[in-house]
Amino acid sequence: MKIGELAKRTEVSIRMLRYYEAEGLLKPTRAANGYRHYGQGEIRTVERIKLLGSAGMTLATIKQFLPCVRGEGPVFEPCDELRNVLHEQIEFADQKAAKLAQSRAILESFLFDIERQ
Amino acid sequence: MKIGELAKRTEVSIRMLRYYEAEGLLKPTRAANGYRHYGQGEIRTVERIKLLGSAGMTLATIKQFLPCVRGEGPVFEPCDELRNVLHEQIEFADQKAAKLAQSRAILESFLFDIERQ
DNA sequence: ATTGACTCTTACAGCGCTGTTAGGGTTTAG
DNA sequence: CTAAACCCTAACAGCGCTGTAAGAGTCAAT
Repeated sequence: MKIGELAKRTEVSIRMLRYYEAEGLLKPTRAANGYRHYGQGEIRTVERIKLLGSAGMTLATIKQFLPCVRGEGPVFEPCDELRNVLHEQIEFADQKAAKLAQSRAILESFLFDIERQ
Repeated sequence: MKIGELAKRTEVSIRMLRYYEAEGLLKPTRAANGYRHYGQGEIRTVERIKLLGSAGMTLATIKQFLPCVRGEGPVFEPCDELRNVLHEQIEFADQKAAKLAQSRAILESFLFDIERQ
């Protein structure tokens, strides 16, 4: 599919799809006319990028482990390091979740203070 | 206390403390020499700002309800709207938490994929 | 063949946050 | 008195993300 369609399906702007590519997260093929061409799998990839990104992960970070799981054949890569990165990121996510919970609690205490009077 | 001390106590850079002020989140008094002067309460305020900020809240957003809870006397302000903002933000935090959880799950699935082989 | 929708590249610009630098005053301790 | 440490303002700069515009080629339908 062409970029416009992928954009519609994933609700990610064309601008950003091209940006993902520039950052090495997508590698669409090119038609003779220069148009980008995406396969079905890219939808899933983009969804994942969206999700990880919405959790505050940077594209550079996402890129680190995306190739390992994009289904590009067996991984002989530095997967020991990848494991580490993943562990790091998971822990990071946990920290973020903790902060978020505290934050939410503060908001609620604010609400409580306001509400009672 | 002066800005340097507040910075040390809260672990927020002097730069950022001044920025908070520029954005209307802090209102230190000024000594005759122009030095900013902070009271004890500011520590707590800054901690809250830190926490809310670390949860992805923008300073402009935080500012919306901070005055209402900074202990600046009774609140006759548009607190109905504040209530709404708070509810919005809480819901927002919940959404973020959900995303974060999904994100974490993805990371773990990646880890799982790598680990088994 | 023309038109409208789509695509391409390049580049500028903005947001929110943060560090750094420049240039200058103030305070404190030796 | 001097030097170190601290404070002030103002401004530039970068990061990561995102929109928008300019200028040009491509495609599909009429």
